[in-house]
Amino acid sequence: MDILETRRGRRTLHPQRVTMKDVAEAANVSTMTVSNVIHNRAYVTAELRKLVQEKIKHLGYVPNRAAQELAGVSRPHVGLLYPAIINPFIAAVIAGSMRAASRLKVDVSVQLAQLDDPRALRTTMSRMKEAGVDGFLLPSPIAELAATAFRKKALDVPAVALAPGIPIAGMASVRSDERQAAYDIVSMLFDLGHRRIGHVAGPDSQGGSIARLQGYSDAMRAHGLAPDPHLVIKSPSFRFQDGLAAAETLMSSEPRVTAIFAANDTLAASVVATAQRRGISVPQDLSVVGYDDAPVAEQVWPGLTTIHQDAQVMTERAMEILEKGIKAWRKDRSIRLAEDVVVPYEVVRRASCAPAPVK
Amino acid sequence: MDILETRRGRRTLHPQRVTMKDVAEAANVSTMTVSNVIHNRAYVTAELRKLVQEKIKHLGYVPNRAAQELAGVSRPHVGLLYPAIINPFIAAVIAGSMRAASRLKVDVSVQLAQLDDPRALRTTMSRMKEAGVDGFLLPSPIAELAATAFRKKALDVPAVALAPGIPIAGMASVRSDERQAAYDIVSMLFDLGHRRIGHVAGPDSQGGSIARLQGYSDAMRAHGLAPDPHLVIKSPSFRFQDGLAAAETLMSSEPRVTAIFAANDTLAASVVATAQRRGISVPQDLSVVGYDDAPVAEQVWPGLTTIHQDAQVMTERAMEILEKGIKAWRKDRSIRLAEDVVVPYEVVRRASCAPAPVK
DNA sequence: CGGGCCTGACCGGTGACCAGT
DNA sequence: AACTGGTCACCGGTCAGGCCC
Repeated sequence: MDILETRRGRRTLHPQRVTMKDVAEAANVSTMTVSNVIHNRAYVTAELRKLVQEKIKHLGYVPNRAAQELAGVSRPHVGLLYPAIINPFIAAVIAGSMRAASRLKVDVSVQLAQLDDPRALRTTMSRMKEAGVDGFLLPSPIAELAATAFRKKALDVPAVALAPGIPIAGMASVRSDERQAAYDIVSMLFDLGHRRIGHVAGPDSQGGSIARLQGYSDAMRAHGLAPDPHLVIKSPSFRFQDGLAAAETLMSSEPRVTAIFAANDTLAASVVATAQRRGISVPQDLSVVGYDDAPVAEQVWPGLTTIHQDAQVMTERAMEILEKGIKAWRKDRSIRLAEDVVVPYEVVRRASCAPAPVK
Repeated sequence: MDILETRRGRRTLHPQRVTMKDVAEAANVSTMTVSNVIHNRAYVTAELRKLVQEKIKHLGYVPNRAAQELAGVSRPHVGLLYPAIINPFIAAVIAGSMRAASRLKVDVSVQLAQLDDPRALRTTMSRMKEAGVDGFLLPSPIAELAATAFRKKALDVPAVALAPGIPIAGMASVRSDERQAAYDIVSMLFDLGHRRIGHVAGPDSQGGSIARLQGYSDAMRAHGLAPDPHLVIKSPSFRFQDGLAAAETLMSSEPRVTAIFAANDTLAASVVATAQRRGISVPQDLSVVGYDDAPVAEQVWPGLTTIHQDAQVMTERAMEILEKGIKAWRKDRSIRLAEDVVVPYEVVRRASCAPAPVK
């Protein structure tokens, strides 16, 4: 009676929620026993265990996270930063994080990051740390920016960089071997007979631009093709509009290139669009390859041959590393993550490549 | 001394976090006064208020959300469901939710939803409710699925449908007038001289397929063009591959269409690809328009004329409605949201349209 | 002595109530 | 009586320690 009175009169805002006490009363045990059952701990007879589990299911009891947290059962809490422009890679990272988080029982706070200012990033991250975040998941290009932001004073919580363009000191990373992938795809063009192969490079600050350029250069050299500065044009961003200008320049150089490797699929789409506008037919006159296997790679005509890397899988791996890292770090604050996980990539062949035209 | 001892010996896992007690001691007041300062409540002298605020800043105190929650200061907690396939619309919804959430001080739980099974959706949503979610944000096509799932037993928490294809009973919604937008874009084709205008419709179950088809039909009729079943092909999904088959069929019908309105940009890209493969030049021989202003609309050649709706803005509006709705609902459980907010759309002109070819 | 279960203090805040001026 | 500010119980769990058989 008394208890009912109390419950009826309480001021809580989630009125009806079933508590552990309710379960305990229903099963005629103490709350502690219920807790022990939930956490599969010893010191509970099989019989009682079963009874309690039944009551839990019957009443629809779900532990109150806030209470658990307060009592000291804290989950890892990771901060995920994302840039204002949501590309398919970032979308996959966000989705992958959510999936991994509920699987691994990890809390995630998602925050928008300014891409232009390292100091603003440092402020954002500090604020998140103060609010309880104890590990960061940093997709490219935020990882690179964080490296700048924490150049002097190292970041003191675990962090994992996702697909960073360069290895970043003091962080773990999950990436594919982009240099090698670029090498492979350029070699494939060589094998089709192409000799004048151009490259639309991405901005140095971003993602795998540097690794992809390196792979291109390595492949050219390995096949005995002299490096030619006219063959490489750097686009100021990975955006379509900027790619158009770069493509225009590259395609005006003489003698004409017969194949172009663009640093991502959006830039490759720019190349295809420019070719079509100029009446150059792809792939008969010009072969084009991209990188990332973004949706646009399938949706343009002809479909783009490209490199596929599975961002969701990479993200889930990263989250696992982070979860372990945070747990370890909580025990020993001097621990620094440094794993470098390399996941496989895959060449996806579509219609945008053909043998080089005979002269 | 005693207190220091206690703090030193405590078992908490977030060792160094500054608590309200620390601030209270530093300012020589009670914790309650600190609380009052934080919440801008009366009964604190300006002098003391300032002192406390200083100490808070100096110590870097941040309230512990778990403790607040437990003590009854509960924020609205919205559940966001998303489909496995992350298209640009969903990506924008997720990003917009995160932004709105931190602005409005709302908690968000993001969960993957199965698209095939209404019962699974109901289970997921129930589980989320048990875990404390008290409002849902349902982007299309999940909103439509939820309508089926809760046909018999109404959903008893506030929910907002984002860009639902059809109005959904018992939910608020934020959408643009898709019928009118489709009407406008088809009329634009008419004004360019097109008379045989085809439509690649999307699946009935999804998003605005029905409204867009309706707008198309209305426009045709309004301009005195007889409805012709050969002019409308339904694609089984909004995916590129399915669109190719639909485009193929539509472009084989005689007499030839001179313009095609596709129900979204991906399908429009399918049309463009099919045209190019068949040697039909766009826009000279065939004008193509899409819907959504997805990234692909810019990235194909020629760029697609399409309808732009700002998913981020729509999401932020939806979140505001939900936040108010949850607060109201907590006071009076009989309240049901029913607002229907219509946001403006915009026709984006790109190169994929031209005057109809003269016969 | 040890397995099985319960009691009491505590996590970090907040609301109700109370005590001075 | 109107302001200020402090005290204490409580939110819903968890851990240490105790009691009993």
